[in-house]
Amino acid sequence: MMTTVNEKKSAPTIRAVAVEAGVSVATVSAVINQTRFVSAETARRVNEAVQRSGYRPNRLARGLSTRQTKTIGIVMPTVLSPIAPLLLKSAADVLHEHGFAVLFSNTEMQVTWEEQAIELMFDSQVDGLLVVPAGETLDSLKLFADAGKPVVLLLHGLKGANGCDVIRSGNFKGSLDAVNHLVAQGAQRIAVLALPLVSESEKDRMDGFRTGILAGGRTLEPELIRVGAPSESGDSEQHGYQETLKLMNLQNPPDAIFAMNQYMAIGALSALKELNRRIPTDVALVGYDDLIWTKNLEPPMSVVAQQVEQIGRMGAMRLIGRLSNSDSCGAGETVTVDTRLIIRASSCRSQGAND
Amino acid sequence: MMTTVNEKKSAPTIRAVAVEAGVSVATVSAVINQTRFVSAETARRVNEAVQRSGYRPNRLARGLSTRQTKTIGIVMPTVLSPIAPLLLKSAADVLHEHGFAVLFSNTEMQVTWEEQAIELMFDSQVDGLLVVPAGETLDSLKLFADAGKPVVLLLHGLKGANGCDVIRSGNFKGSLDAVNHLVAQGAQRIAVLALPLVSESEKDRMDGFRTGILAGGRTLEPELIRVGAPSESGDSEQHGYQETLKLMNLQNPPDAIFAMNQYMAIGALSALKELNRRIPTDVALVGYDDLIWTKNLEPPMSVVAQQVEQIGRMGAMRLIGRLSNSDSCGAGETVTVDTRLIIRASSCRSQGAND
DNA sequence: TTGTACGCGTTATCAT
DNA sequence: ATGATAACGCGTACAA
Repeated sequence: MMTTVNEKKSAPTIRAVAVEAGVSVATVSAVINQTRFVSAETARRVNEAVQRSGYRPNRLARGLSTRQTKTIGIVMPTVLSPIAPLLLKSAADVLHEHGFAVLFSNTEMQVTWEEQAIELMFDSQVDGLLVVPAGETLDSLKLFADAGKPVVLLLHGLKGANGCDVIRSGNFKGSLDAVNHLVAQGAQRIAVLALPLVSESEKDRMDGFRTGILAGGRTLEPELIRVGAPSESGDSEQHGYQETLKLMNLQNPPDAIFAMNQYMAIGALSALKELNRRIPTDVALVGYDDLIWTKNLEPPMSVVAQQVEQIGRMGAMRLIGRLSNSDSCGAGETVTVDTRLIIRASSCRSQGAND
Repeated sequence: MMTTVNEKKSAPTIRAVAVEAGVSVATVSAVINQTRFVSAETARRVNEAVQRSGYRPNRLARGLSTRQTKTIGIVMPTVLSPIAPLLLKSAADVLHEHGFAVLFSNTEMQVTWEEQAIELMFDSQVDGLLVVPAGETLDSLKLFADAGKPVVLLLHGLKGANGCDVIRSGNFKGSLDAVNHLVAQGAQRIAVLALPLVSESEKDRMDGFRTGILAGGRTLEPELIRVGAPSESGDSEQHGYQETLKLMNLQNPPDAIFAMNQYMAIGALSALKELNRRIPTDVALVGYDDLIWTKNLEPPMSVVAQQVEQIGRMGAMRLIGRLSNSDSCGAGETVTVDTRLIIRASSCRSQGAND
């Protein structure tokens, strides 16, 4: 191999390739991007020069010139939640398959950071944005709206972000299904454990619960509805544990518990074990989100499973669609992806269960 | 507010700001980047123009000009592993705090994708790279070496990537600690469950196990060493389950099991429960990686905990250090972050445990 | 079929 | 203290 010795610095540019191949930069560009016809012989010479010099197009320069970077931003409040990694993976996979790079930002629930992260991505000229909103509003999205760049919201909607598409989870129906199932199993007093109802998702879940209770002919009893006080943002599992203890020590304890997130579920499990209450004999249990350990519990736990993977994929595809068809005109649509109720032994009065 | 109406398109450029402020672009740039002295009055006019027009510097253009993008790439084989999210978060947090954007790629174990992802990041002109290698070798890193751009490897080293820093976990000592602990608890026959020893980490863990066994005056018995055959890449938990069943049905079953990863641990737990073996009375158990559910088991499980967060932080800081001091000269250093042995009830012969 | 020259938005090097 | 203007690397009308 007689590779030209590139001692230490400066990558070859398109101009260098053009010189080496004895053609103009336009021709090299044409060969690389298949943007116009080039004679076979010329193309061969160009490709050879590209190989020899190890030339790689500079995406910055290309982006500056074409005004599109083939890069999209993904912003989420925390990658440590049980569903975030799968959401990130599924969206990123689709984007990579379509040749997009992914600019990522974990905003760790800090609203200020969230705004800054989005501004950073705007400044980086991303073609579009995938956001899991942490709050109710997001001013920096206006930058994208003004620039006519598409934004897809995942999981939650946002106040006054009308241009955006939203891919959300059917949380209302998810809770409803869970309650219906418990009712069908003969549960009379169904309790619910929740974190503070700050996000749309959590409110939806609670609404679904309420609706299900009434539809099932049960009554909404305040003592069975345990919502974490917004102040105690400490250990969520601890909260679930404490509340479960209180629940089971009621004069008239529940015969079923619906834990609206993984932390409540873990806390409830600890408390029930400590109290020697059997599941589902003494109390039935349904959790939220199908995590790796739920099916390995004794007994395996029934859960409302969000279709996280599908949500991530759909979000990415939607964004790509907006980008290619350039149909960023139509106002944003909202797509709801249904949850799946996975029934296991923890909620079945009679015998075993599926799965 | 008398904001100039920007109907639909084209963000304001530095030139527009210069015109609006009645100065040259050089002055605007100087004000924005604090790169040279500007009179208070002029600075005021410029800042005002920036505000009014909503000007935001284009990072692409800036990067093209300065030859550094304040962007670094993070590449990992899968974000779905138990430790990946924390690794990503801790590294990304440090980088964001220092004003870097993060280009992310999940390569899903596909070696081809891994190479492509790294090339993509190179083409995007990232200033440096943080990589969790999936295999033994990675050709595309040569691009960074040639360009004099720093690369930091996380968790595993790499054949022939001598220029890179490596932040690795003390897997050898981690296993050793676990075995020593089991020996101290009086375990006589210590079994080990492992996936195929493909990565450096897994080999180190096994070496640590062997060393600990011999140092503890026990003997290495082949029937107690269960390594998953590379072929059966199916359900890892299932493998741990099966092997545990076989182990406990030996004529002379083990009185302690060291599960070298979460899958083996879950499988072992299922099998032991099914066989009605009590932990730790009948058999002591130590797992690997401190996941959210390990301490909520009954009994809580002892584990060798990798300091994942610290590894991520150190990797990011190392990269930033190389970048600022431009001391990319010295050959790569390897830093080993010790694991912590978290002792819980699952491995304690006598009474309870800490934590 | 291919080449020339300008624009993309910044920074940096000269002048002044 | 500030202003022109040449890079930076690429795409692309327009010309040939």
